[in-house]
Amino acid sequence: MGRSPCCDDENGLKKGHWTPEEDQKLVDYIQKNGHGSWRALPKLAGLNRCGKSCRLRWTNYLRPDIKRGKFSEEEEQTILSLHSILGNKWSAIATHLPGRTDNEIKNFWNTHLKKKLIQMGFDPMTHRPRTDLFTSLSHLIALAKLVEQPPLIDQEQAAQLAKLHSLQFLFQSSLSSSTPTINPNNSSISDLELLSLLNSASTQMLQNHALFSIENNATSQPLREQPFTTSSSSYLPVDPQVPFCFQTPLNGDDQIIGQVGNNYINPSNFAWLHHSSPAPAKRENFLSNLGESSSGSSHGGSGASSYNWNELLFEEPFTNTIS
DNA sequence: AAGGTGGTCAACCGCTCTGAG
DNA sequence: GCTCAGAGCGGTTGACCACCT
Repeated sequence: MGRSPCCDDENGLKKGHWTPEEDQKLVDYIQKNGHGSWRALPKLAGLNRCGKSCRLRWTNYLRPDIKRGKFSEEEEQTILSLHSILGNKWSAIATHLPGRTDNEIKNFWNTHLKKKLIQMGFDPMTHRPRTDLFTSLSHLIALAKLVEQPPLIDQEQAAQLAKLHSLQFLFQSSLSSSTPTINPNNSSISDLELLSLLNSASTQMLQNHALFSIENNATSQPLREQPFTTSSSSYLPVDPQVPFCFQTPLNGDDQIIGQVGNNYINPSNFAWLHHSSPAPAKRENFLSNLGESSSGSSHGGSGASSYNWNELLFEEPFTNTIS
């Protein structure tokens, strides 16, 4: 099939940035006649441009309903959440952000959000903690520190976090051998969405802990500017300014949003993940489901060496969590 | 002041998808 | 079912600008 011939250079069509005069011609024509056929439009509008260039200029810049200016935090959250589910489907993401174009979202992602995720130690494509050697090492050190420092996070929570990571690993392994599905209606959660929820859950546990550490140390210095040390407050590359929790589902609260096998997922199970809406009771339930086998130990309890990690991690059927 | 560097974003490129004939 | 034009999408490029040395 090949390229559309309208964009060949042969006709001496103009390329590059649009002048105000060209913009005016295009706007005037579309306002009077609609765009109709993009290929025919340049000639009819008196523009020495290819139709494709006209379409792009109109849809990304001149359209009257375009919203310009900085992205709000809410928009940023929406992009993060949708990207964790849809990946680089910019046009699909754009349909959830009125007035924003796919091009604008793509640029915003590449220049801001991607870097933020990388700074936080996440793979921007998978939204999972990065698995390369260096970052894995830092996360392992982080986990080790969690266990060594009971006042900052107890062993119970560390065990739960490890369980979450195990669940993520097992689930992702199963995903890699099957074709993940995306449900556009949000009526039931896809495998990718569930994975995203798991990612967010573990992320949030680490992030909450990092915030707690910052507050305890009464420091106003942004964490990312602190040197990497083994101190309990600076081992996580987490920027507290960037909320990275999974947002409330787009179609409302307190309904079943997902299904994995015969298990259903209710968003309220994850409500505690949101900074602004802690739900201690639900959180306790969630955590106790995750870490039931360790519930007998006290918070200031025995040291890491006396912990039976095998028992904590694998004897309890923690897949109950998502039922 | 001049040159270098990095960030941002509009625009282009090349490919796929879709629907009409 | 096949071909082709038109439309749309995601990746990439390059102009422009601000900041730094």
